[in-house]
Amino acid sequence: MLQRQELRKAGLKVTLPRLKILEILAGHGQRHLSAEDIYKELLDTGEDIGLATVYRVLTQFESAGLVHRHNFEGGHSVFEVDEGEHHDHMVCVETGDVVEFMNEEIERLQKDIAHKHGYELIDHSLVLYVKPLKKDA
Amino acid sequence: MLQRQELRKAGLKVTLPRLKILEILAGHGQRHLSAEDIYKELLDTGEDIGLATVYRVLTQFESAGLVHRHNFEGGHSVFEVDEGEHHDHMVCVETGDVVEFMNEEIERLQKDIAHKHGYELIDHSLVLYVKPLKKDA
DNA sequence: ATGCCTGCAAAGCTTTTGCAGATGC
DNA sequence: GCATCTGCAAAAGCTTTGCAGGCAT
Repeated sequence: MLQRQELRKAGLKVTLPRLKILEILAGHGQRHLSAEDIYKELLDTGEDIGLATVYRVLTQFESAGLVHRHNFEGGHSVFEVDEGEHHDHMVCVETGDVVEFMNEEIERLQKDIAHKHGYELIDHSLVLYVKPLKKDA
Repeated sequence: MLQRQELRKAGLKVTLPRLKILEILAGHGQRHLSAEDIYKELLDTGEDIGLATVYRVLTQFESAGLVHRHNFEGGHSVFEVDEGEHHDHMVCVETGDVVEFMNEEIERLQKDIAHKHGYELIDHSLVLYVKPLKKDA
């Protein structure tokens, strides 16, 4: 179990709630989950873990750099395991599907633009809101 | 007063709270204000307008396309009058300053990327988090 | 006059926090 | 055994809503 090491490296004790939450985030078809999603999944699995703990653990994971928190439209955050490679997101407004993408040129342009305005780029958030292309009439 | 017409065109009655809020949004040094900011400004001006009304009016303005709502980091929304020209934002994490910018190439690339994934681009949100460039050592 | 607006207060939602007991090392 | 962690419940922060009176037209 590599996840135990990840936790230890982050200075966090290896506990059941943390392992379970990491497991759900890592091994889930949909990679972008809200705290509520994870909480429900835990209940389904028969785990007796409180919603407050889910939030607390996710916040710790975020500080440790294990997960990313995104604020898509909709009033709640979604979390995603950090697997090292940066990417941005596309959210389908009809299905809620989330697609990841990366574009070197956009990345470069962002850095240029920041510099041109006298700033250093620290982070960015790019979300495309899309809907399926109509193939027919 | 062109603002009266804008309100009427939006199907909203011309009322004092709406005019005042539009006025603050339009004629303010800082173009990006939270509901709370606007509320405080109203109090300072001696207007007796409730925070709930500020939120209600801003939401109506948003539906009418008069203002844009942004969700920068920090847990609260900020509002900005829509003056027709699209632009994205750069937020300085040290000073809180907000800089607007527009880059045709990024806009184009976004559309391309959406298409490439079988989607039509409806909207997007791009925020650069930056800090001032150090000129010295 | 009438229907849209507003203020107030109360509720809603996501997220955070305090505390006492439980658990990992 | 001791510090860290968890569950519960309560609180916090932003935003929305219900209702009764007020205002624009």
